[in-house]
Amino acid sequence: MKVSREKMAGNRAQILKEASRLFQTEGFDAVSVAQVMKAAGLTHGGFYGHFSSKQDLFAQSTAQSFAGDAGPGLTFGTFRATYLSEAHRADPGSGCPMAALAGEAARQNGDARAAMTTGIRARIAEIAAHLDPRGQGGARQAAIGQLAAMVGAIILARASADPGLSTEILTETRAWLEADTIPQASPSPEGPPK
Amino acid sequence: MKVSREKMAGNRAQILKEASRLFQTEGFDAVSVAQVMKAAGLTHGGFYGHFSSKQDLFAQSTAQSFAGDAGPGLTFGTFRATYLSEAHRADPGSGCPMAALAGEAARQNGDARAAMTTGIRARIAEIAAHLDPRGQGGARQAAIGQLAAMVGAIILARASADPGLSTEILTETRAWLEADTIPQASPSPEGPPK
DNA sequence: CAATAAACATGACGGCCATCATCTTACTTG
DNA sequence: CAAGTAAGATGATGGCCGTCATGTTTATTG
Repeated sequence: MKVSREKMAGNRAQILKEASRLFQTEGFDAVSVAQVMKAAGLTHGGFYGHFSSKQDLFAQSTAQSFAGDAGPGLTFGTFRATYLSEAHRADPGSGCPMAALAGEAARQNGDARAAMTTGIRARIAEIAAHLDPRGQGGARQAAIGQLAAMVGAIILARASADPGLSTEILTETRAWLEADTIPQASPSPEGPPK
Repeated sequence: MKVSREKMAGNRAQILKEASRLFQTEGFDAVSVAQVMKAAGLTHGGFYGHFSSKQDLFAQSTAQSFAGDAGPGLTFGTFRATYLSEAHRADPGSGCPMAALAGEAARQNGDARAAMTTGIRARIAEIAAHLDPRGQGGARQAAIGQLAAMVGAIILARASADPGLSTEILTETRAWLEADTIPQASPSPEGPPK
């Protein structure tokens, strides 16, 4: 059954969307090609008409996860609070690709790792642009430190089976990071945590 | 071929050691039972005499990775510098289990996740014991923040394919964290990063 | 030293997966 | 509208994996 060109583009977008969610939720190895296709409302057969391999899908899915709307309107403080929220902790599928996939990406050697690298670089630059450069080591150093702490806190909070400990990691990291940041009224790089 | 009791204990220890290294290097799904047994100098057949399942092995391997010698003799500053080093970045197999496995452990539901939770709690307490409690939010808050940043930085550095960016993440996070810490001459909880 | 038990080796089984071949169907194009 | 083309469905294949059954060898024990 052939399908119209725009339908095919929609199918491809749907595959990428479901792949992004599934990979971020369950990890690369635990997700099968057939599972992604089924989630997209298709069967496994058409997959290799869209992507050359599962690794190719993972690479493009990672790149797309970073490409979320970097909408304005948020200060860095509210972005950070959203990032370090219980909602973000509970929903890796639509959350930050670094928190969900950086561990996996480190073991990939091709395009997926490159996509992750590009995303990391972009996030650092975006955060640095919204921090006060007059700190101890400059805005970029603060951006790297804040990003590392945010990513690490979400990962540790997700790994903690004890809800009390998990929440403590989020709230204490948030308070600790807020004490370091000089308040500043400039828009943040993005809306939902990506 | 039966084996002496101490030889059997040695075999079991070897399986755990190789499993710890392999899981931390390649991840849970990418490592097979037969691969672990081969690395331990055995065949796959005897595995279920030692462990009830692959998940059981993973849980015990995770617990053991945390059980490294918490030897004294290091200040927190030198411990942190060792943690955020290129050597630690290049060798996940013998490094911090949180950096290597927290992402995987979050998806496990049984003993492995519990072992990770216990390890995280212990590390926070150890670091807090060596930090100055007279800070803004107390020693425990600082310990959580510092730990999150260290774990996040190593994970991001490992995921970055660009060596320049990878090194920058390590060195800038280190400098940023050092600026936050009030120097104190108390021994650190451990020797090599765990 | 004989009998027993246990650790590991060998081999098998069922299942799942990535990938590919082929078929069907319907969009596209002249 | 007819011919061609291509998207996706169906089905197959080869391989790997977790787990288990059985065999073999040797430590242990009385």
